[in-house]
Amino acid sequence: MAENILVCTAWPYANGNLHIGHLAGAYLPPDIFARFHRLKGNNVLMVSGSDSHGTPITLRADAEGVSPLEIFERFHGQFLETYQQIGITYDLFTHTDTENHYQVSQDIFSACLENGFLYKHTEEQFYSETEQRFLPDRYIEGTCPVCGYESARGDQCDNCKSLLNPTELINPRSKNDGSVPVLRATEHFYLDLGKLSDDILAYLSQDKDYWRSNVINFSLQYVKDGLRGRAITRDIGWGIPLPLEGYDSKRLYVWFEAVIGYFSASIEWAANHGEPEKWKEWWYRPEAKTYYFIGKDNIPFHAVIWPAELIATGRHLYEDDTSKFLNLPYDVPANEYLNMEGEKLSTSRNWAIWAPDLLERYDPDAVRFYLTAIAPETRDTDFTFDDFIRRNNDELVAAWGNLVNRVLGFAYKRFDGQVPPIGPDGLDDLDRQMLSEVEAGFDTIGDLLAAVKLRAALDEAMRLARSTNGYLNEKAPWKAIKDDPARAGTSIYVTLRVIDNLKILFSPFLPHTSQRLHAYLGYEGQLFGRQYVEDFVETNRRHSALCYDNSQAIGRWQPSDLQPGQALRQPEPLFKKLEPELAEQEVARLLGK
RNA sequence: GCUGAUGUAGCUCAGCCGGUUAGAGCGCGAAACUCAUAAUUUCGAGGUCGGUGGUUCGAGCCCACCCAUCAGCACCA
Repeated sequence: MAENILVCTAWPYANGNLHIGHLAGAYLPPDIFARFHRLKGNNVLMVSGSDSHGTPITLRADAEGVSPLEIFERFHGQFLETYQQIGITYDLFTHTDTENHYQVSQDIFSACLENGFLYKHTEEQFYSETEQRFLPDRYIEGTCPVCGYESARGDQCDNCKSLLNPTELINPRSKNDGSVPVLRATEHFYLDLGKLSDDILAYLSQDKDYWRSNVINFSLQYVKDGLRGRAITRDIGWGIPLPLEGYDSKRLYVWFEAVIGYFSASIEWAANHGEPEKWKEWWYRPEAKTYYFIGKDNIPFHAVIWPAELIATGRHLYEDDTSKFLNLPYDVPANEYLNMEGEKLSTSRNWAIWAPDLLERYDPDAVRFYLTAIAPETRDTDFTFDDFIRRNNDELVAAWGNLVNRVLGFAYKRFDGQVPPIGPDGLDDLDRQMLSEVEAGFDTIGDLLAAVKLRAALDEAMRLARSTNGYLNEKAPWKAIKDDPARAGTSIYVTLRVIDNLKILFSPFLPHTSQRLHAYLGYEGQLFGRQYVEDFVETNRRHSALCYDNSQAIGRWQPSDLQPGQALRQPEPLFKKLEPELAEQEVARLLGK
């Protein structure tokens, strides 16, 4: 009955803080999705981790004169902090510098090799004799062959924007010390994507109607344009060694190894919980559904290359029964980009709102609400502080927050702090209609959430809140209480029960305030589970990871059964109004720094 | 440059396989109400659906070209 849902999210590069684009595009949506499925009683496993090996990390490490390890540990720790603040409930958020991940990645490499999907190829690359290492393209400078600009990078000329090969540069030199690099032959392993092309095309052509059109179209086009082998090793020191003799100076290239993290993190999670085979419920049961939440820049890696890697491993790794196959991605609900104040986010230009910064000044649910309302599900969208404050005040506070506040306040003051009973006349048509309308939300909103249409789901919940405000105005219990208190009590009972339903319907989006409402309504217990950071010790390494314990969670995706007489708690407003002047201050802060 | 996407009311966006007077939220105007964080509810005004041309009995939705914005084509994943 219960479904197995694997929720994967992009592995953030641990080379800088998270910004709102990361949250809106890749981290908040899966959390909403995961919370919903947990409320439904499904078996959710949500995993990800910090990508500790990418080029940007070594770049930053070189720039700061520290080790890559130091860089990624700093930001990994920051990620754990941010995810706890905003409430991204990973069952495991680990990183890629663990013994477990090394082992799994090497095993997949070996399996691909044994199955004949890797080949070796030698090419010439620039080598620095002074530094005794091969240089990445962007470490090489020279004169642009197109426009004559003297400081063109090896991959692109910043002056004329031409895309270049470093060997095309006139007078190439190392960016680090100005020395002249020499061409030297180097041998690398390639993943034979051409050989896998037919299988990938078959996978992408089968039952993908429910995929977002931009994702499936892009992926199909990507494959149809022709797949060529991609190098999966590099001449660097920071990364995962090859499981072969004689390749000590080479590492697995990060794009090959990072996506394996979904798989290795699932295995780590199972081991951490003392059930080392448990991960197979998501990876080997054909009916399990695996979702990958990513930004659009990552589509080829998740819809094409990761399936290719899984197919190339033979698809029955760590499993004796060779009739079983590792599940290929069920859905890749990639998001477009979130821009800010009309301009694309840019880390290098410091044009971004950093998550830790934002969460320092605003409540997590206000941020969650706005980022969901403008989630770039089908196209690029724009974050503005003006709009953030407006939607917070005119939508979240005005419609939902105010509804809760007016009815809880009225009930608390006028009905002795208790849920009033249904009057002797019972429920009338309007009462029943109101209740059935909101109860139907479990289906309509549930269907939208299951289809990863989060914005539409939130809109529908807001519509129900507005409808409830209309019901309350129609019933006007503040009038009725003067001449027919029992009827006023009935209306308040109905409204309390409606917001008890809305509490659950909103909870995947607004978990913190739903929890508070839960308490105001007089309930005990936690709707959701507990987040915590734990240190894990392997044979020679240790790492800290974010974990989640859902065992005490009592939230259920089902209609309220609120009982008359239940004692309420003194309510407080769920949300704060924000001063419109804040928008100018925030923009000034952005421009000033 | 090549490939792909997007351009719908003041703002942010929905519009499934082409079919009667193009929708929502917010904003704006009017009214009702006063329990509530001057919040709520109802009603209303607002758009030649980027431009030009075409296919069709009929196009926001199909085709061609143009304009604008964006993305991919990188040793960035």
